[in-house]
Parts: sequence; C-alpha cells; structure tokens
Amino acid sequence: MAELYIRVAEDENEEPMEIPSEDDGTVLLSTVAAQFPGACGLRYRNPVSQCMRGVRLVEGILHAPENDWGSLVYVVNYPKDNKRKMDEMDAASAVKMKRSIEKTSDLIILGLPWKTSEQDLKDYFATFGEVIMVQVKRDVKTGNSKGFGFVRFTEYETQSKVISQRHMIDGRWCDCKLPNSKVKYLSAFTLLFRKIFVGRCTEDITTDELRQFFMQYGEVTDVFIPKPFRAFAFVTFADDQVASALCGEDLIIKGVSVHISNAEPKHNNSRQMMDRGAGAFGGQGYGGGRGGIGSSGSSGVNFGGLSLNPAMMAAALQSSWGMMGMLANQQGQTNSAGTAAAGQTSATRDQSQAYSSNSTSYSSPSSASLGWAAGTNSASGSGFSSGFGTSMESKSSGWGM
DNA sequence: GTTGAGCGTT
Repeated sequence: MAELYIRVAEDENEEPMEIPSEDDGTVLLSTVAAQFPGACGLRYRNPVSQCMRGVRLVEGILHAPENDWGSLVYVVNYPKDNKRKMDEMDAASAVKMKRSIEKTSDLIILGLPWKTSEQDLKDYFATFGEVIMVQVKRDVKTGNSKGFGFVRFTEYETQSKVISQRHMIDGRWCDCKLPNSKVKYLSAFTLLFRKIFVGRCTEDITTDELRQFFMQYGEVTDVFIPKPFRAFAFVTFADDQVASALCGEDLIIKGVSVHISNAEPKHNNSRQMMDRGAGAFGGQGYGGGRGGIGSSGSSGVNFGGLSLNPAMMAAALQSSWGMMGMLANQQGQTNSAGTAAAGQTSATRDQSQAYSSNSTSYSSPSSASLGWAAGTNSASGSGFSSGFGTSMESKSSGWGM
C-alpha cells in the first residue's frame, strides 16, 4: 500500500493534522505521539452507529479499521491521568498548570551528525516553537563538531514536546534531554520514581521498540539500554504515577516476558555519602537485598501517612538506601497509618494500582502529596527542589540518576 | 547474564 496520511485531531471539533502511515498501511503510535505527546491511542466516530470506536493497537502499531483509514477524523486518546478536563480544576490539572509556567532550560542534543551547523539546528527546532538559543559544541583547535549541542526554547510547552520524542536531524536520530548539569537541580525522587527497570530483556529488543511499547501507558521521556547487552533496560516516563503503576508487572514485549520493577538509584559515589550520612537512621537499612522500594507493592514506596520532616529527608538523601531504613523505622512507629511496609520483600501483588486512581490516598513522591513541601513551595519546581533547594543541589550526587 | 551514562572553555 502506498504511503498515505490519516487525519488526526485532539478533539472532534478541532482542526485535524495529517499524520503519515507506514508502507503496510498501519500507523505507528510513535508517529502520532510525535505530534500529540502523551498520546496512547486513537478513536473515531463510526459513521453508521455514530458511536466512538477504538482503533486496534498492537505493540505500538495502529491498525486501520476495515483495512482502510478512509477520510475519517481520528481523535487522540490520552492516558486517563493525562486527559484534558478544561472545566475542572482537579489536582492533575493543577500540576499541569504548574508545569506549564515552569522556566525553560537549555537542552542537550546528543548524536548530532558532524556536519550539522547551528543554523541547521535552529531551522529544525523552530518547527516546534520559538528558539532562543542553539549551540554546536566544537573542538577548540580543529573547530570540528563534538557531535552534541544545546538548544533553548521560549515556551516550556515546546521544551516538553521536544524532550518527549526523538529527532531526525540531518539523517541521524538524536536524543534531546535535560543536561546533567540541570538534572541535578531536580528532585532525585522525581527522577527515581519516573523510571522503571525492565528486566529479562532479550538482545533483539531495541530502544525504539521499548519506547513504542511503553508509550501506551504514558509519555516516555527516556529509554536506556546498556551496551554491551546485559538483559535489562531503563524506561523513564513523564509521570511518576505511570511508572509506579507498572512496577511489579510482567509484560510481554515482542513475545518476551519482561519484568518491571523500580529503578534503583545509581551508585556513583554513594560510598562516601553513606559513610557521612545515614548512620543516624539505623545504618543503611538495605536489609533484604533486592527488594526495598518496589517490593512493597505495585505502587512503590508508600509515603502516605508518614510525616517526614526536612531534616530527616536531608539525612536520608545522603544515602541511596538510607531512606528505606528510615521509612521502615517510621513504619514501626506509625503502624496505625495503614501504610504498606517499606522494608518487606513480599512478592505479593494483589492489585495493579492503575494510574486511574484519583483518590486522595494515592501515595506518590509528588510534591503535592508531601505535606511539608507544599507550604514552602513558593517558587518554581517541585517541593523537593524548592523546599530543599540547597541540600539537593549540593548532595544530589548520592542519588545520581 | 535482572540496576545506567558521549554533558557545556559562560
């Protein structure tokens, strides 16, 4: 089948955008998500029944109804917690609102062709939104490109969109992400809980396929497969609730059963951190080997009901796993709160704790659910980075994500 | 074979 375009819109009443199909007549979800970040599927109004129908989606590939897309307008589906509700100001939209007024930051572009110039970058990224800075990093002596560069946008919305997808620039796929120099100012918790560990991967599963697959659950911001092959991968979502909802699941990707669990913090220089820090909270609190965070259930660590004051938090942050021991201690004292035990290594998982939950009891590391962060959170950023500014900035390396 | 890494002469 020849390449064709299908018409896609955010809403039935909005102007549709034409999206290219593949040679076999299917449409990749990633193609849709490139224009509608966060999209997880398509639906359309059946002209006969006048009912909305879902488009078949198998492993990131959208299949035409009746083998023909026709001239219908297809409407983008978003994960439940992403769904736009213009008339309601619920907690989710409050968070979105906060994000939208967040400051932009330089973004690093990795994988640039040697020949790509700053003008090339500007031309390319201007298609997403107003560009206020581009750089190609070059060898001082030779003037040759080092294969990476930076870009900055006016609008935070543009930045989010650019981060959420890969970019074909001068014939190469490039990644665009927050540079490490900026990431360390973000909450280590935010990064940690947005990332999942994908175990039992086979060598034939590519980063693109992982991105395609996990896109159905929510917006994917990063995929990492260690090389050489080590049978695991990391996937980072834009939303920590999506990540934690998947923890504990066994998912089938290309016929392979992979296991999802929480990503552990990286152990950069945590040795010194542990030596200096966590002792006060009962040692490293590591206890049962692998287990810790994710094993208490599919939702990850349960902060709900625990009151962690800033001093304790700062101390816990000095060690990768000191906090787990700390939480376990807390748990012992506050058992009546009805929260899950952080230290247990039980393999039981009774529910999938989907991100559809809108109850107030949902526990996540989001600043919104941490009472002590809310009050001090006058500026931008998460509760952690604002309420804890100085301690995070100087000590975040212990939780190098 | 189940826990990671191309990062900026400001």
